[in-house]
Amino acid sequence: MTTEFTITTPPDFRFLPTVWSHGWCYLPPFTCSEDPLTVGRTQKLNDGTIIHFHVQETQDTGDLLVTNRNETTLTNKQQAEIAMVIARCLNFDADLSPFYTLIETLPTYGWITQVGAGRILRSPNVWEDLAKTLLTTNTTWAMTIGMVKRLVTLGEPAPNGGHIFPTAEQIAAFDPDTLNQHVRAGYRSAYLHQLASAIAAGELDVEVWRDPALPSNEVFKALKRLKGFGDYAAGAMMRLLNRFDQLGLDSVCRAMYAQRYNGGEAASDREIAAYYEPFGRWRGLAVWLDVMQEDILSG
DNA sequence: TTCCAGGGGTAGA
DNA sequence: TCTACCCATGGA
Repeated sequence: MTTEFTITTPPDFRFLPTVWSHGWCYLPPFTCSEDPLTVGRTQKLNDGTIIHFHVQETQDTGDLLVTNRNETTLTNKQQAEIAMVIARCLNFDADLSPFYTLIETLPTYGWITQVGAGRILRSPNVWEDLAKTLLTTNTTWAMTIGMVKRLVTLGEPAPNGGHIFPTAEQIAAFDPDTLNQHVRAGYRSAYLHQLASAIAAGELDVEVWRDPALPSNEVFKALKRLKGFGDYAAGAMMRLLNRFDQLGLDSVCRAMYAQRYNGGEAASDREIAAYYEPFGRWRGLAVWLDVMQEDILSG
């Protein structure tokens, strides 16, 4: 049995650049396929139902079509909850208008406004984004995918295969060595276990970091206090929290800057920071869109 | 064996 | 706050 329903998107929302804003769509419990571009996700609803839904853009209106194949038809309440999850993942709430106004004065960045880039795909909860970000540190993207896939097998299974993302409580319940045997995250496993334990014990409230009323410098400091989160990982997490005043430089950013802005020569982080200074509190978004430009435009 | 990846931690200045 | 140095894993 198939349930279909549509979601109205914000006027400045664009599906493709949001889905391809970074590699998150390739990390389970997200799924991603092309022609037509479709993002899926395995998710547990508040009533305990575990489903896998798909989202794609409607041709005419730019709204989103949500599809779920299940044994029973989704109730209105379930559909409303899924719509909220999608709105959160696709970052409907982001207000990018000040950023778009800023880059109007910068000719080479006109593509961003033209395609409506700037929203970044994220997980429904901060814990999942933290865990995934930790697994991007000091490793290749291919290995990140492998680690996340193995981590997700520890989550509750879905009826049609796949798993939901494991809760912090589930991860905390492992002893660190056993966790590492499953995830094969090496030294990161201890950091992951420590993070999960702090959240599960109620010592750490990471969801509050989404609150715009909380100053970004305080959020960044809190992120940096987490084991395994240095300037890169904390800065990358800031982007996922719609906070862009940190650059979050990694080897991909540095390679992009060298190739595009420095004649192929490596530049110091200080030089890179100086280049992005005119973007002010949007600098973290500017550097990341520079990295993703080709992927987004070729999509 | 060596190097590297979407680096991080720590000591010392 | 900044730098130098050492640390970790797994794959090529």
